[in-house]
Amino acid sequence: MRGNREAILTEVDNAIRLFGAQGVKPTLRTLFYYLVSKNIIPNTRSAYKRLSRILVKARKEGRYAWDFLEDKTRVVLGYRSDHRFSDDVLEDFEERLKYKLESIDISEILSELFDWMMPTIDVEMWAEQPIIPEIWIEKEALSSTIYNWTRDLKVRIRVNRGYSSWTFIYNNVEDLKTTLLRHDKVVILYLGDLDPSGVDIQRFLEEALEYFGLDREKVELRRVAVTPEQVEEFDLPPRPEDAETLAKLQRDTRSKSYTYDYIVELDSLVAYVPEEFRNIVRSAIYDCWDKDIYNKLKDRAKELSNKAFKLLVDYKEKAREKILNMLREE
DNA sequence: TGGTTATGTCAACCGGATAT
DNA sequence: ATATCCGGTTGACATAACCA
Repeated sequence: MRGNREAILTEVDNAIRLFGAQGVKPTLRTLFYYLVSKNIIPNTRSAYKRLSRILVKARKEGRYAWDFLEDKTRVVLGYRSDHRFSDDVLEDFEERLKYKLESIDISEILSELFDWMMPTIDVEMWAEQPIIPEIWIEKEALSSTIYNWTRDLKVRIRVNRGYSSWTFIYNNVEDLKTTLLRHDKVVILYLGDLDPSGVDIQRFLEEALEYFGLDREKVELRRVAVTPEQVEEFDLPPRPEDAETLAKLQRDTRSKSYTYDYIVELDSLVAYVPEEFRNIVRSAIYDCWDKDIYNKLKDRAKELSNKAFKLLVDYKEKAREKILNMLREE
C-alpha cells in the first residue's frame, strides 16, 4: 500500500473538481468513500487514517487550501459581543432624515402606509399535493451533495448516519404524522449503500415506522439507490475484489438475508455517474409531484393577486382623499 | 546504526444494531 | 453482559520500513 500516494492525490484532485462543481465542500469521509468506491484504497480504518495524514501533508506542502475540507464535528459555541455605536451615527442619521424630507411625496407616503399590507398570495411546490416525498439518506458524507442537487425541489432530507437512533426516528415520525394531516401519503426515498447493513437498515426503519404506529399504507419506503439494476446499468465496480475481504463479507452477521456477493457504496454513483445519479434522485421526487394541481393553484393565486392589487390601489386613492381633507381642516 | 518517514493502534466524543 | 461493527475526525504513541 506504500506506493500509491500519487494515485490517491490525483484522484483527490478529480474528486475536488467534481464536488466543487456541485458547490460541495467535501469532508475527509466524503473523499475517503469516493476513493474506496473507485477502488483506489481499501475500506479500512488504517487506510482512512493514512488518507487523513496524506492530506495534512499535502496541505502543509501547499497543494491544497487548508480549508478545502469541511469539519462538521467541531463547533464554536457562544457569541462574542463587541459591537459599539459608530462615531458617525448622528451625521448618518441626519443625512437620512434630510433625504427623507427632500423626497417626501404623497404617493410615497401612501405606499409606505399600505403596500406592506398586500398579502403574499403564493403557492409552494407541495401545496395540496396528495403525495409528499422525502429523502432519507444513510450517509452524512453525501448529504450536502444531495441537498445541493435537490434544494430547489423543497423536499426534506433526513440524514440517518448508519442505523438511525430511536430518538431521531421518533422525531421524524412525529413530523410525518403532522404531514399526513395535510397530505394523503408520504413516500420516503431511501438512499443507502448496497451492502448487508445498508439493506438491513431499511428493514430496521420499516420496523421502527411500524412500531410508532404509522399507517403503512400511508408511508412508503422506496429504495432509490443503490439498486442492483443501477450496478448493472452503470457498470459500477463491485467491491470487494479480493477473496479475503469477500470471505469477510460473507461472514458478516447481516449477510444471511443479503443475496448479493458484492457491495456497492452509494458513493460509487457520485464518483462514476454523478449526472445520472442526480437525475435519478430528481425524477424520483418529480414522480410524486402532480403538476396539474400545482398549475391550477398557481392560476388561482395569480387571479387573487390581481384582485388584491386592485383593492390596494382603490384604497390608496381613498386614503389620499381622506388625508387631503384632513389637511384642509387643520 | 541512527534518523526519518510511513503505517498501525488506540483514544476521545455519542447512540445504535447485532452476534455470541 | 460483552464484544465488534457503523457513522466523523484527529492527536498521541508504537512499530515497521526505508535511506544515508
